[in-house]
Amino acid sequence: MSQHRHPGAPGRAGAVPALPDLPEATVARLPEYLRALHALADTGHETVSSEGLANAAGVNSAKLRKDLSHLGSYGTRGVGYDVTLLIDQIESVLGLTQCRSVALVGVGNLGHALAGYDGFASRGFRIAALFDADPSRVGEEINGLVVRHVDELARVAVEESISIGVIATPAPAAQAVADQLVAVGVTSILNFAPCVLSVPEGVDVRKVDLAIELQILSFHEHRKASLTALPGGLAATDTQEAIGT
Amino acid sequence: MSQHRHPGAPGRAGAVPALPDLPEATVARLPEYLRALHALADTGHETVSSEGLANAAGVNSAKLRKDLSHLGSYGTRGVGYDVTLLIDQIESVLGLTQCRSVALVGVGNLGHALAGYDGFASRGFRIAALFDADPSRVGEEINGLVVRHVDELARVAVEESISIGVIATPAPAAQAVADQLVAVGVTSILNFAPCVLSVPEGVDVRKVDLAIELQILSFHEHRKASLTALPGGLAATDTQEAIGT
DNA sequence: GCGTGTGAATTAGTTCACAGCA
DNA sequence: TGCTGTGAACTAATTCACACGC
Repeated sequence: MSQHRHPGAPGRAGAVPALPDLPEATVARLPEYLRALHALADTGHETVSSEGLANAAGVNSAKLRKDLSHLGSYGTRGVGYDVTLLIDQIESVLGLTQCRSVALVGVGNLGHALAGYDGFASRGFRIAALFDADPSRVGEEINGLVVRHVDELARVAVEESISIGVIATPAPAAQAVADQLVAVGVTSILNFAPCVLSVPEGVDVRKVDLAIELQILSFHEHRKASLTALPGGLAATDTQEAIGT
Repeated sequence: MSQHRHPGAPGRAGAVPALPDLPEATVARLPEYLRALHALADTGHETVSSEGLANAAGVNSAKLRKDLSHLGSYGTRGVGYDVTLLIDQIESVLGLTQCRSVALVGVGNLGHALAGYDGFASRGFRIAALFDADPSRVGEEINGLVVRHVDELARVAVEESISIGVIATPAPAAQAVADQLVAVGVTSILNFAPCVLSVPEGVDVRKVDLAIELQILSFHEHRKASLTALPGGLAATDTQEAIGT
């Protein structure tokens, strides 16, 4: 879907929607808005106000409006945003108008779950291949896909025109896998292994570390406990607001 | 471990290490430093320079020094940081000196993987109870723990003195689970369900949405593609640096 | 001399508040 | 009148660059 040509974007108009170089923080929130918009569309809403959408997405309305303004947005003053139009806009900016193929390396505990996770397919990502280094895992079928040996990565990645690599191996194996992915031309990696990856310029790495999230919560738990226990004055109600991602 | 009393912290010294109210961005990086430090300790290093630790943690050294300075750190000029001392410091600040008990609600695809994830136990978290709403799942044993019905949450949470709740249910069930956790007194929640939770003040929520990470990568993929394809001049090598978390 | 710790400068992100359009 | 879009003000985070102690 979508072939929007909107005015005001810098540079000469081309076949591509002309990406306006969004702030990173905005990019990170667009998927959130998208989810909220889909929910609104499913419940029959045709338009939303910035206030309404902001609530659904868990941000404040000023931030939302500023974010949308960055993509040269199409709201109507006094009315709000057209839900389906905005969905198309955001999907177009995020590059979700084409289905992207994902290669998942490491089908251990976590990888197994990721391979079966519905949330990917339902949002435009296709898990196209599974890999593992452990021969005893090769051949196993998960969710209709056969696990292949990681040595086949190069060949399969090309065949399936892999766009994003997901690493769910143990930490010691992660760097080697990343190197292989990069060698095959993958320029976006999602890393679940608890380690730092070094990759050449032009390759984007995002990291998800489950234990780190818990440790951050632990800090806040700890702080709350020491606030209520120790010092003069402050009651339990005085603590901080819920934090975002 | 650890009962450090360091000077310079504001307020009157008490039994608690006196939390110096760190910037949120710093808190989010401390676990990263901790992991790097443990790796260094395992390989026999006794001290690190800010440069060395920064490399291991994937940040630049100025940022690292500023972060550590916030916790009134103990480096030695001309030498560096004592690895084990710094580990104790950071663990103390993050509240990891006590093992925290985690309740996991929702043992579907993802929950199952989380229940078996080693990374939690190895970093001071104990999964103390598993819950699900589906009766056919209740009674199942995962990793030595029996899945209980979510109705038992209140009783078990108290028994096990749950400190953090992890929600791995489908999105429609998440809010109700969060409400139950809050009702039981849980003030830290890690949410894997793709939805916004509303919780009272004083409760911290962190969210992990796997599909969102992919969508962010998709954006960068899309941008890189449109840069190399379209406009005059810029070659493929000119694209952006790898991004952090 | 080396490397930490930190003020000062810069940049990024958020919030405010209101002009302007439907 | 209601709500978007946005400059301007503010806050948070990062980076610079160097004084100071070992």
